[in-house]
Amino acid sequence: MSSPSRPRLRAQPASLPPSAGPDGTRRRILETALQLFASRGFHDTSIRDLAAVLELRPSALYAHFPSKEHVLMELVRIGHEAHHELLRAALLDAGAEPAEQVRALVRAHTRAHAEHPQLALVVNEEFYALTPEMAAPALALREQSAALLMEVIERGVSKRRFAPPHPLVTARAIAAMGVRLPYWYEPGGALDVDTLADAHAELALRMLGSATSR
Amino acid sequence: MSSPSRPRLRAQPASLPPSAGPDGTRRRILETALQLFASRGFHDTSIRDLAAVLELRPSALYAHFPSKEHVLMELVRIGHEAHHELLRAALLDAGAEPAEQVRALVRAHTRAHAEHPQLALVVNEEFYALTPEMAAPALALREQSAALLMEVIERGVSKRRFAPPHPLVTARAIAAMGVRLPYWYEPGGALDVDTLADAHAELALRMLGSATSR
DNA sequence: GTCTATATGTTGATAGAC
DNA sequence: GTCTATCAACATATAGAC
Repeated sequence: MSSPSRPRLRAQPASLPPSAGPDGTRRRILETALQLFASRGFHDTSIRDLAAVLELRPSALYAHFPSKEHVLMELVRIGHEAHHELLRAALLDAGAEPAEQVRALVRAHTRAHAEHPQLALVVNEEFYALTPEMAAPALALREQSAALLMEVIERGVSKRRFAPPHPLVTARAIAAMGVRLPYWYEPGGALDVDTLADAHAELALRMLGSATSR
Repeated sequence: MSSPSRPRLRAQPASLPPSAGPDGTRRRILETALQLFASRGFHDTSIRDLAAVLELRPSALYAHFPSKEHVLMELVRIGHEAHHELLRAALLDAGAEPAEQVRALVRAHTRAHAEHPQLALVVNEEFYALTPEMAAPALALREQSAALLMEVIERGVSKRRFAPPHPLVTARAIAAMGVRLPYWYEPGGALDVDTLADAHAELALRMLGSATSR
């Protein structure tokens, strides 16, 4: 935390999904690290910064995590698993119609990024600070999540429900809407999460040229 | 450059627009810094790393830039100015029809991100490492570029050419397609830049519910 | 599990010779 | 404009007492 740089995200309490584990010092460390990594970045946040906010000595952190990188790895793991689980659950609820499946996936993707903006930022931007070994499980989940959308799109195309200009480019464009949310969307503002999720779902179906789009 | 982390972008020659200035050591520094900042991030690239690639001693860099942060500031400036100029030029060529204006803006936005992926990454992700004072000019340009698209969209809506579900959300979704490109698009691959730019323009017009979309 | 104290390396930047 | 040499601050992480 050398320089007084611009925070990427305004200071707001960083929320972790329940799957992050029970309350206690370990969870406090993860929540505080999430806040700092999202705001300043992994490499610009020192163990000392983290300890100072937690009102602990730096050495105390090593009773909970073997290294700073392991703290990031845990956040990246939690984020990827929660996201993937939300997508899978949404798809199970969606029925067999391709348009409904896309709507469900996009709504879940958008909700995840809008409701946990810090986690989304850290997962997407600080991911690259991990060694290949530490990033591998998250990378696998990431590819599975992307494949989920791609399969739904390709099924819709083969059933003549969708006619996107380019299926892969369209899939990336759909995913990008959610991934970019933490950079501009303000959770407490005029636009509520549900309206936003609906708008994204509608935009996705329009991109796909969905026959059942309004 | 402490840890052997995953590079964000495969090592490829980092291209800088001609507006970056004449050849010489100063330009070599900028090109090399662009490469390293894009691949490892600003905070994980040391003055020593930069000097080593340039085959210079660290102190030699201070004859060209007063600090590491000034090197980043210059890259951020170059990137924002080149991007904004491309958008302005594209809009001037586009005529008065809203759909053609959107198509021109999106094509230029996409080309800029696809043809200068490292610069796009550094401008978008490492921007936050700058102090507010050093980031201010770039931030102003960024807002002007966003306003350019927003105005074209709102003009199209008032002329009843466009009917987006939510103009601001749609504008952000359109911009996001380009901003996310460096993370997946491979310039030398099967998908050429022109086809990609066309696909993005088509997706943008579909999102807007453009009457003249194919 | 937290503390004090410290080991060991790296950081951005500067002084002054050529 | 580049070099050698160096400074002061900071980094991650560990040892060992309580």
